[in-house]
Amino acid sequence: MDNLAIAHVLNEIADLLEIRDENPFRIRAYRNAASAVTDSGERIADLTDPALRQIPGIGKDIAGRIRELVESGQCRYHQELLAEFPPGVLDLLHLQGIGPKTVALLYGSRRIQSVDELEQAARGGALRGLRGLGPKKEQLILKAIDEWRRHAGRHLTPDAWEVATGVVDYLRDTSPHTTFDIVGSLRRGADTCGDIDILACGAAPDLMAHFVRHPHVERVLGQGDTKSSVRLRKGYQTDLRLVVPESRGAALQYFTGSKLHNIELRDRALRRGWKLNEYGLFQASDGTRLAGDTEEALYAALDLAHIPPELREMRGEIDAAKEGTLPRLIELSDLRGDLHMHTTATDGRDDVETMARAAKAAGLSYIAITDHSQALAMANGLDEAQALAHARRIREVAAQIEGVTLLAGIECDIRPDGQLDLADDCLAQLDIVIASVHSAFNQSPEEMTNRVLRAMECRYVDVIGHPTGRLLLRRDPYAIHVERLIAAAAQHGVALEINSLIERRDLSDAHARLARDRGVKLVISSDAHSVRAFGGLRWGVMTARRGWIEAKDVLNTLPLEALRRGLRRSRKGKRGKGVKA
DNA sequence: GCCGTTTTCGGCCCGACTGTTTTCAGTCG
Ligand SMILES: Nc1nc2c(ncn2[C@H]2C[C@H](O)[C@@H](COP(=O)(O)OP(=O)(O)OP(=O)(O)O)O2)c(=O)[nH]1
Ligand SMILES: [Mg+2]
Ligand SMILES: [Mg+2]
Ligand SMILES: [Zn+2]
Repeated sequence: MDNLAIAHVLNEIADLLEIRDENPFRIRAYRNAASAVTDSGERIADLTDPALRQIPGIGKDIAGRIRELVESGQCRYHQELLAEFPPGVLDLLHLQGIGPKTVALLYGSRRIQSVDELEQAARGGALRGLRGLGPKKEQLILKAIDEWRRHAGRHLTPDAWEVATGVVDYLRDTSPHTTFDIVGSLRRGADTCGDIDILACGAAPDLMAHFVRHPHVERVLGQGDTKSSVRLRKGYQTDLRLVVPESRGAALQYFTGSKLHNIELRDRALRRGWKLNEYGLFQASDGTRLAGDTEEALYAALDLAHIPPELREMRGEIDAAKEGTLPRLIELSDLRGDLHMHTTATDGRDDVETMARAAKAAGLSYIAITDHSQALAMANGLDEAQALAHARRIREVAAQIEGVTLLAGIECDIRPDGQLDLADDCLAQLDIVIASVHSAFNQSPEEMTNRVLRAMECRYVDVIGHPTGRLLLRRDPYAIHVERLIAAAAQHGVALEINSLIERRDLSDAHARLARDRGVKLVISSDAHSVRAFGGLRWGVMTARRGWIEAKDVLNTLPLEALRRGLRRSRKGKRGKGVKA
């Protein structure tokens, strides 16, 4: 059972307890535990009971539930709750404006236990007479059902960024003296986001009216003087918050989140006799204002170093800020090269020279051209002879271009049995080899893990590409045991890739952090298939930052010669010396 | 249900907007 499956059960327990109107703090405890499980790079199912209880938010009871879940596939507590409420009622919670109280009422008084039944009831007037459900609410329910059917779920963060900047541009037009910031999970650089959050600071009396008239608005969810929400087309909910400039720091902090990070900061303020909200930090006794103009001052007032947004996930950042041990996070400008890209030789759109010039223009001083190998027939993958011919071509182009060095590489498929798709003597003649899985995704954890470990035995494999194969919002990672992969990578000196493609971001932030902690070097790559794609490195860097990664953890921050020395093929170790001719 | 430079018991973040509430509960951020 993987972490997400465990977290799912814990979240369902929380939802069911909430419908049953249980103690809100117990409910929160289950949600916190679910969040801790989701965020763990380690496989929770493999942890011993004491190790489990080490995780903040997991105590005696929940550790027991998790163990039961892992050992038997289910847990009685969860089953008992499900016996009380049919699983369909949980869907109702996802409707905008429907919460646990309403669900309890709907099920308790009308036995409504699915979205379809709710729709029928609302249409047929069967909700009339229920306390708190008037005609307006009835209409809202029908709208929410329609929207849920059309667009449920989250968005890739980079896609939402585009929409968000469009909205900000629109708002700026009429409020030139107001500052706008994109906040929430977007500012934290999360893989996916549930909505778009925008903070406005200034005196802008017409702002909200203007906001709800944005041409893409499908429905106004709420409109007040300081806060409004709309649904834009394609399911982009957008929240806008307005505060006076003096509160910008506190409002940025609040609206950037995460929620758990906010609660921790507010609790910290409380323990010191203060109160923290989106307007500032205040003395609890007399309301004296202590901070709030800037985020820096706010964190400082709480005796904390300023915490970069990407770290505000309650993954240890508060302690680190307290102790002054926050990492110096990698930045995009730290990257000197890009070690994964494709050209017209396989499935890329631009040729080697065009890619090289674009890379140079993007400020990179070296790149590796890594087209596909033969197994990827769909992408025109190269066999040994073609790969070597392509390498010669790359070196010819390299000789003609100044200011950027080209490495001749390959993204070599790892076949289902763990054999590499190209022979060793071919791989040996290249400058860099990425090995990746592109087939047979349904293998068991044992098969998949042994497959990749076997590929890593080859001394010419320098990097494992997109190590888990996940496609965000579309495909689960294949069943690879990431911690065994990390251990093997550490042993062989193989680097693990953080693939920057927005639907991959693979390794994930949590796994990248775990890999680094266990002595593995990382590579942040664009996997570019055209010249436009170098900009995507930004998202790989975001993932790295969320994983507490510093420049020194990443090979392609090194100057070229140091990078070459850092690649597995030239590292000295028990697997032998470099193999340069 | 979790947790502890204030605690092993007694706390647990704080505020905006909506609808039908006759004074505020529910939902959401
Ligand atoms: N103090 C406090 N702040 C909250 C709460 N809920 C949300 N916030 C703050 C922190 C969030 O990052 C921010 C935006 O809320 P969202 O619901 O949009 O969450 P966020 O953007 O983090 O994630 P998302 O990708 O939208 O699901 O508002 C809360 O219950 N308490
Ligand atoms: Mg959000
Ligand atoms: Mg939001
Ligand atoms: Zn690939």
